[in-house]
Amino acid sequence: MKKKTRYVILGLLRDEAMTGYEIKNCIDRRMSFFWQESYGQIYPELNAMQNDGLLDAREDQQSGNRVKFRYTITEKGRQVFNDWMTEECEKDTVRSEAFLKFFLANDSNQADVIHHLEKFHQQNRERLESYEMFMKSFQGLEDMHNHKYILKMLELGIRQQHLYCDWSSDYIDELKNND
Amino acid sequence: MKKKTRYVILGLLRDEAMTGYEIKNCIDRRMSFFWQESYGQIYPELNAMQNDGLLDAREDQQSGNRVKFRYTITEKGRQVFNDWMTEECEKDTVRSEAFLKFFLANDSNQADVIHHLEKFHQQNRERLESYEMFMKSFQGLEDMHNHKYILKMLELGIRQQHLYCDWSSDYIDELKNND
DNA sequence: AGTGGCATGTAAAGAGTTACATGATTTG
DNA sequence: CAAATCATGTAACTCTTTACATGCCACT
Repeated sequence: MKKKTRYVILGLLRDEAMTGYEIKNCIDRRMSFFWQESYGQIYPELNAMQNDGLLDAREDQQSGNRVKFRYTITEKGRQVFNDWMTEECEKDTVRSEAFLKFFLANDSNQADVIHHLEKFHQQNRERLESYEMFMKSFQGLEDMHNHKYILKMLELGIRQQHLYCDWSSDYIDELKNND
Repeated sequence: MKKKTRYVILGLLRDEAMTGYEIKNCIDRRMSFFWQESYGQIYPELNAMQNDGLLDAREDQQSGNRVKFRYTITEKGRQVFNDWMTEECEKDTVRSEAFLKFFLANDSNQADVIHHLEKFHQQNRERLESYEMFMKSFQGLEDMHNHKYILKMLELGIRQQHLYCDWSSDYIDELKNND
């Protein structure tokens, strides 16, 4: 898959100015079930995008010799984002080591499978809780309409987490009662 | 994520001897919702694994100067696979351009979102059908027990596809009735 | 005779992670 | 005052895809 780093950045900056660090954080906390980016992708890309005229950087001078950059999207940036929105989507890339193990297991691996299922269940419950918290943070806002699209994705994320939690806890029971 | 190519191969060869081409096909058809490998990973890895004593190659001489290799797992290969089964799982890596677009969209992208949702829905219905066919291919076999683990993953895959289909068709209706 | 699927492989390009380096600010 | 978090960046490495090259086999 071609790299999409710039579109994620552009998409987030449409709503509010952010630093590279905040962008990374936002992706990790809110989008982790379908996307990830590392600092090694984000920081060089921010500079390239500024060079291409897609972003403006507001330099927040902190005390000392360190600087902090808060980026704003330009008109050209909005254009590039909207062009990407119109393009066809490439095929997903997914790699889940847990699913791989669940699929390839046989009876000689039962104990390992149970262990991985328990870990899987716990991780998905945590993720579910964090999505539900994020969802609640929208409750009560009057401009719900502006967040319609995020809310819909969040709804899907929550339903997926429920599915994973239900499936794994049933599966654990089955394996444990089978002895 | 460290590359897992050898474990996928080992896992598949535990059940039956296969060619590199068949391995690739099997991953594409049955495991695509949580894993993918390319020929560029599989063929060099098969040679490395043979070198490491994890596989034996049976050379099917075809007429002409072309050969075809059917690989068998060795005892050492089974060991390496079982050791991997016991290890902790690394974090998933997922990238879905469609989800990214759904998440980052706003009203100015509504038409694009509907288009991508329709494509998304269609692709997921096709995938659902292929999983259901794969599932049916197990029905009637007496040794269902041997396929317990695959069946459980297939069940999850099918439920996930149902979720994606339901969610996207509801979403399309919502967006279309909102005008 | 042509198409599509079976079959193996490599080289180069591209994508992505990780470890490291640096230092400020906030919070307990 | 220590620890956590905010903050930016790069270089090296690893992983992965893609395009290309080759040729067989079955079917129409």
